[in-house]
This record gives sequence, structure tokens and C-alpha cells, in this order.
Amino acid sequence: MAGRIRFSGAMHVSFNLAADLEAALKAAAVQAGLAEAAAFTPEVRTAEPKHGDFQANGTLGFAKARKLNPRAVAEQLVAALPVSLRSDYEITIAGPGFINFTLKPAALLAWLRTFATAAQLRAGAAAAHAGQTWVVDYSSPNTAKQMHVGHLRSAVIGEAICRLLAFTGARVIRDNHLGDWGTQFGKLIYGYKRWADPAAIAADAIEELERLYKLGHNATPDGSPELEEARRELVALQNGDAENVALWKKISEVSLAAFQQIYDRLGIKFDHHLGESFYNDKVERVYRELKETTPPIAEISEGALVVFHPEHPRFKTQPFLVRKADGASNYASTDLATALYRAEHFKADGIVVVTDFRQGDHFEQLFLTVRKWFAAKSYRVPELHHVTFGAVTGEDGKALKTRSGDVIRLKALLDEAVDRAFAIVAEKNPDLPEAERREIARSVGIGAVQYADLAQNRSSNYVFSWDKMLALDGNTAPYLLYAVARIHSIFRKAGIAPTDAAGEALATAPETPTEIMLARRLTKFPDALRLAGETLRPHFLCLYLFELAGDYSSFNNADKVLVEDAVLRARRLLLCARTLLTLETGLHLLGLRTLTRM
RNA sequence: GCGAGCGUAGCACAAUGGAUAGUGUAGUGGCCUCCGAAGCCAUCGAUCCGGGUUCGACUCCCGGCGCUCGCACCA
Repeated sequence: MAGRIRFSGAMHVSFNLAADLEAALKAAAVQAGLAEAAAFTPEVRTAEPKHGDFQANGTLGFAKARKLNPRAVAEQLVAALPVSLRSDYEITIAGPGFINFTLKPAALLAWLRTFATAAQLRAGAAAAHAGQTWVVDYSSPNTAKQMHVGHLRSAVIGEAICRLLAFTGARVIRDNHLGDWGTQFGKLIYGYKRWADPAAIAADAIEELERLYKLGHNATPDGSPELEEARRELVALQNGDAENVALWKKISEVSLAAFQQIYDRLGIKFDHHLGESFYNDKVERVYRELKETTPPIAEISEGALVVFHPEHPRFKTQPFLVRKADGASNYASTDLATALYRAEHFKADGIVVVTDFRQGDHFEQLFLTVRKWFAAKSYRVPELHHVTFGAVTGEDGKALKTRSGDVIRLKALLDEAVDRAFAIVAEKNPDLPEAERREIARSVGIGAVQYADLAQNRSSNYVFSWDKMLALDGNTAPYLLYAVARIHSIFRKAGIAPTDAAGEALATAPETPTEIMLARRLTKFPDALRLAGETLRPHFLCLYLFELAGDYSSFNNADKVLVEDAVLRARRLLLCARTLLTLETGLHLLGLRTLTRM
């Protein structure tokens, strides 16, 4: 994949230019005969535009550690770089010893010509996870309950991660790990059998199930005979009682149907819905295997089966409760069984679980346990990642809770987003047909909600506010979608398709400051993909796309595209086409739908 | 009590140990006989406190302060 960079002559243009520079500088260190050249890491990074396209920082540390002059080392390295590379970049040594690389216009043009389609971008990016299988566990709501704003982040972030992994070469398995088993079903069945209203179920099943759960919960206080009855319902369910199993299945079905309506709006389609119930008969093997290793990984403590991690400062005393004292399974039991299933059945190379940060301890203990267990049994250990995010909180700064009574439902949030977007479309573009305005409002409104969640990295909590989540100005989805729509508009006016490459042959290298700025930004897409994919943090891609849209807007404002001069026009149309390609590809990776008009 | 995450302009965020800490929004001042003003240009304004490591610290380490959360049978 890597290989030497060649914009001229050999006609090979690499996708990830930073990676090529890294390799070239490493080779140059050997070529230049530097002492301990093998220990030299160039540390090539994308640079601030004012400094160039890429910068190598590695000479500073390398030189200092060996009491050499960093600038002199940098000079030697640059002199040892291949001629082809030196003809593609302006190379300067700056400050204490940074090596700055700025792509020359001809090299920019060569890169833009080479990566002209989504398939070509994908082929370039696919090396990162080629041949790997990744299971992504996200959304994972509890059945019989409404999805509320607290469920949004896992769904949106999880889907973006799936798409990023798939684009960078992985086979991705989307698994919705439903909370469809456990003590709450005893109370729900108790309530259902007494107070279920068939008409209400037909109208809005989840609404009715929530009402029945609350009734069941209130009717079964701690220590009451009613609670004992609810427990018997649960035991009956777990022992395969026909009536309760049928009821449970119905609850799962209507819940899933309701969830799917939300998923459809967010562009999410799961491959599997293997909830906790699926692992009910798979926990015995977990208990057995954790006990039969030498030394045993799990032990009995206070009647429960627990795992301690003596090497860990906290988990040497804080137990991981794997089986309850009454013999019942819990969250840890099913999660252990889940990890094994994913490793064995899906042959996962990587497992990603997307939940809020409050479950951090649980997953840290889970992963520690899985690694020991798999190692002891000689199972292959997949990469294990807990992707965390901060909780969405209410005005009081406390986490939003389902029982608080004033939850904001996901459906209502999405409806509100679409309504707000519709009001703006109607105002800005009253001439569009009603149906198209509705369609635009759907993409803009839902996209704004998705983007608001994806654009920030912070795992700190944020206070829920309609205005913040539904903002349509500034660094938001509408800004990016607007740039896309304007580019489509130009191609409509020009009477050619953005993918029509025929006219591109005339295009020359970028010349004006805004053309060059835009072209340089386009070549950074590989690095944004790499960064977002490696760290499982989609906000790096958001940041890149926002900057790209900004550069495009400046270009669009400064340089007219549809001019008489055929060469100039071709040059600018090429930039428009590649910007469109990159923005659309990137936005689709985030799970957004793009528009040709808005 | 033990532990984890977070603390950056009025507000909301960014910065993969690098150069003069970037953006949005709010404020101020400009730009539509010119491919879409949901836009562009300019300007104002910030790293919680104290040490340390480093050529270089918002970032890493130590000690405080503040907020949120987790710590035995919920998920």
C-alpha cells in the first residue's frame, strides 16, 4: 500500500500523504547515515495551514536526546529525500527544527485527479481494517419502554462508528443488545395480566406497556405478597411457562416495531437483535469455565460468584458479580456470554460497546475478566473497546431518568427537529413544492440532531436544551448540507452531472488563494478518516467536514465557477466536484442524508 | 471513604506532547445590478489554582478546589 510518493513520472499517487512522508523520512534517516537511524520516528502530522500541509516533529526529540542540532538533522534528512518527493512539496525547516511540507499546485491537482469517486476513496481507506470483523453493540434500549433523549447518543454515535469501520475496510456486524430480560418483567407481567387494555395496546403499545409496568411496580412494594406473585411470574417465564413466554414474545415484538420507527428515521438497520434473553441458556458455560481454570478466575463470596482482579488497585477489592447468590444471572453474566458468542460465532476481531460513561467500571471489569478467561482457555482475544459518552442531563444537572416523569421522548425530539427545519425551509424557499419541503425538513432536522451529538468529543455531561440540540446556525448539519446543495446548484446551472469527468481533462492546477486552500483541505480527508477510525471518535470527521465546508464557502464567495474561460471553469468545477464527493461521502459516514436542494 | 470522568472567552465547543490556543453563537462594523445571504469578510474576548517532567504542556505526573458519576446481588 505505502510505497514511495510519486506525483510525476511513475504516476502513482498515494491516498494517505502523511503516511508516505512518514515512510520517506524514515528511509531518509538511514540514507543520510544518521546514527541510530532505526530509532528515528518522523512524527508526521497534518499542520496548521499557515505552516504547510504536513509537518514532521520527530527531529526535535531525536536530536535533543543525542545532543545534536535539530536544524542540522533536519537539513540532512531533507537533503536525503528522493527527488520526486522534493519536486512535489515546498520543503522548509522552521523554528527549532520542524520540517514543513507544502504541496505544490501540480501535486494537488494530481491527487484530486486520482481520487475521483467514492469507490476510489474507499479503496484508499480500506487498508486500516481490511479482512477484520467488528461487532458493534449500540442503542440497546430496554423493551417495553419508550426511547428517550438519553438513548439518542448511543444510537447516533454507534451508527457513525459502524459506517466508519465499514468504510475503512471492516466487515461490520450491527448488534442491538436489547434489555429484554430481567426482574422488571415479573412486575410488567403482573400488571399486564390485571389491567391490560387491548384498545390502548392497539393504539400505542409501548405507551400502554409503560403504564402497566408502573401499575405493576406500584402494586408490588418491597416485602409484599404482591411482589412475591410478581416474582413467581418471572420464574414462570424463565421456566418456559407457555402463557408468560407468549406474552413476553409479544412485548418484544411490539417494542421492536416501535424502535424500528425511530431507527428508520436515523438511518439505522441492525443485523441482529441479540438481547439479554438470547444469552439466558449460555451463562452456565461461563460459570463453569470461570471456575475450572487453574487458578480459578471466579470464586464464591457471600454466596455469589465473583471475580476479583488482584493486580488492579480497585478491583482487587471491588468484586465483579458474575452470578447472584440466589443463582440467577445478571448483567455481568449475560455480557460475558455475549463476549464469548461474538468471539466464537462472529469470529470478531474487534468488539465495540457504545454506552454512557457511568458503565465504565462494569466494562473495565468485564474486559479484564474476558481477557483472563479467553487466555486461560486459549480462545483468541478480540480488541475490546468501551466507547463512552457523557450523560444528557436535565436542568438540575442530574442525569435524565426514565422514571422522572418528564422525559423527552426521542420521537417528540425528532418531530420537533423536523418541524423547526420545516419552518425555516418554508421561509427561505417558499417556491419549492410542499412534498420536497417536507423531505428537506426531514433531512435537515434529523441531521441537525445527529450532528449535534457527533460533533463533540467531550465525555462530560451536557444539559439538554431544545435550542442547543436543534440549532440550525453555525457549526451544524444545515451548514454542511447547504454547502452540498449549493454545489449541486452550480452543476445544475452548468448543465452537467457532478460525476461527469469528461470536462475535467481541461482542468489546470489551482491558482487563487481560495482554490489552493480548498484543494489542500481536500487532501486531508484520509487523515480525518484515519483519526476518527483509530480513536473511534467521529467528531474528528465532523471537524474536518466543517472546515472543508468553510473553505468551500470562502472559495465560492471569492471565485466564480461558471466563467467563460473554459480552462478556468474546468479547474473550478473539478474543485466543486471533489468537494461535493468528500462532503457527501463524509456526511453519509456520519449517518446523515444529503440533499441536492434545500 | 475509595475511585473514575470533566473543568478552555458571556454561552456552547475544538486542539492525535508542537510553532502566535482554533471555531460557533451572542456583540460591533462591512458585503446581495455578481453561480443560493441557511452565506462571506473584519473585529472583540479564554486554558480552575499550585508545583513537577520536557527543547516544548490545554494535553503527561503530583497536590488542591469545583461539578457529575460509580463502588455486592439493578441494567
